[in-house]
Amino acid sequence: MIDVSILRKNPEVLFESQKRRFQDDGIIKEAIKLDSEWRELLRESNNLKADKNKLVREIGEKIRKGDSADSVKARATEIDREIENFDARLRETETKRDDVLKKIPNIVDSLAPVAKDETGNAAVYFEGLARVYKGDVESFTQQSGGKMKNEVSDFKAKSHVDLLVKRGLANLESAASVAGSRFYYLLGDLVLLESTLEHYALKFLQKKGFTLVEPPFMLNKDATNGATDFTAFEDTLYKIEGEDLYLIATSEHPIAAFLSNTILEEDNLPLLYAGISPCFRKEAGAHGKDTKGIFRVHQFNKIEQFAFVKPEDSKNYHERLLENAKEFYRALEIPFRVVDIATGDLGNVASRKFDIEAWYPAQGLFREVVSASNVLDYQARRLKVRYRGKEGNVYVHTLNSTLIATTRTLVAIVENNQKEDGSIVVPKVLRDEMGKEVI
RNA sequence: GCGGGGAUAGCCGAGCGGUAAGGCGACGGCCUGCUAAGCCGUUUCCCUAUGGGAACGGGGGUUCGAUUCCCCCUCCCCGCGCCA
Repeated sequence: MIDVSILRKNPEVLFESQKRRFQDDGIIKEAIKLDSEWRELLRESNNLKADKNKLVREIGEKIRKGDSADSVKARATEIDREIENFDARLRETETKRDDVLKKIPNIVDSLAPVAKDETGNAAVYFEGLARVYKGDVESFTQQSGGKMKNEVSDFKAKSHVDLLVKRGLANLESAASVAGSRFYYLLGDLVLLESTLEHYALKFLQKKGFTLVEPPFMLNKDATNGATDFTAFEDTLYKIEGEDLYLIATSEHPIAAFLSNTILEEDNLPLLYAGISPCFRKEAGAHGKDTKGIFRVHQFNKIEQFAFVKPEDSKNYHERLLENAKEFYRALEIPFRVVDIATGDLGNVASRKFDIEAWYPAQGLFREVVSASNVLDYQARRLKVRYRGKEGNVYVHTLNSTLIATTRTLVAIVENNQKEDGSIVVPKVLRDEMGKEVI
């Protein structure tokens, strides 16, 4: 949620932000109108309550003195009726205003590339040595802007779908018959690889000062609604029947909600959390995309970086979370690029977002493995996470970034590290822990 | 699930129909070679702000007036039951 005082004092900031997002500004105008109505009603209601409180004190005094208070009581009752009337209108207006206010997207960062959709996303960084099938060279050069090292290969890597099934490392058909499409059974060494990857990732973040956290895998509606815009997310969430509970779509939500309604001490900031959890997503509206395999699924495991920081530190930490993720994929020797997400593709919550896209040689594409967002105080305001500053309580800034979504990172390893005989080379950094070099 | 006890400010904790004590911590100030102690102030939210309003887990009710009495709900603690 944006700060109402911006709506009152600097609405031009919001109009400008909406323009950059290529979104309609009607919502801003409506919020301004509802807010001024609300303030007018509040003023009148408060005046009446002040009158009422005076009368109540008068009654108390009269009773103590033994005088009759009946006429004053009658006036107090009259005022009560008026207050009730104003308060009913006040509540109604407040609900409307808040509904609109919550839908106003975050203010975009002035540095985010301005474009109306993902075609305006800017690839800003490239790293690693990409293995490129000879038929994909032209496409690769275009995707990498010619800025990335690569070696051309005669060998076309098999799609992870075919390879994993053939090697007995996954069974998708059985999963489809017992749960539906976009589910999977992982088998054998692939499970071990996943588990090793998670273990390595947790140790990696712990060494960087993150507190490891395994959160609840379900949240009630209020908590979900604090962490995100529930109405916007409702389509992706699985609901538990007969309970006020939803399976989490990311550990970002329970971690964000972890400190809701708290006032932190300045010395305790920043707070860095590394969440590990399964993620459940309906993937509604994704029909036809990645229908096979484990790239886009209803359930996966994720290790997430989350930071609560002082406002002046958020840009710095955004960079830092991204650097952590880059370091991680560098260590795994997976080639990747970093994409600066365009204003029109940011989503309502982020002010700025960088994605890391790994190179997938079988698909011949860079695809998202990490998404690192600076949310500013947008989430903290909803959740009421503040710290005690010198000049009063201040909303913190929150940031989140994937470290690994296991399925996608596994696919990246399987595609990049496969040999012509179908074996998969275990990344060097995982070998000791895993106890194998090849699977 | 059953019975009993609880929930008051950042934390601890009194009040139990007349309008939120006190302590600790934090911040600001005074004092002071410096620190400590001491003293004063601030320390939930909202508004058009020298003022006013709201808030005692949440919601409803009784009352001129509810932290206090009544009802419903949530969570925590103790015991019992059930289960891993």
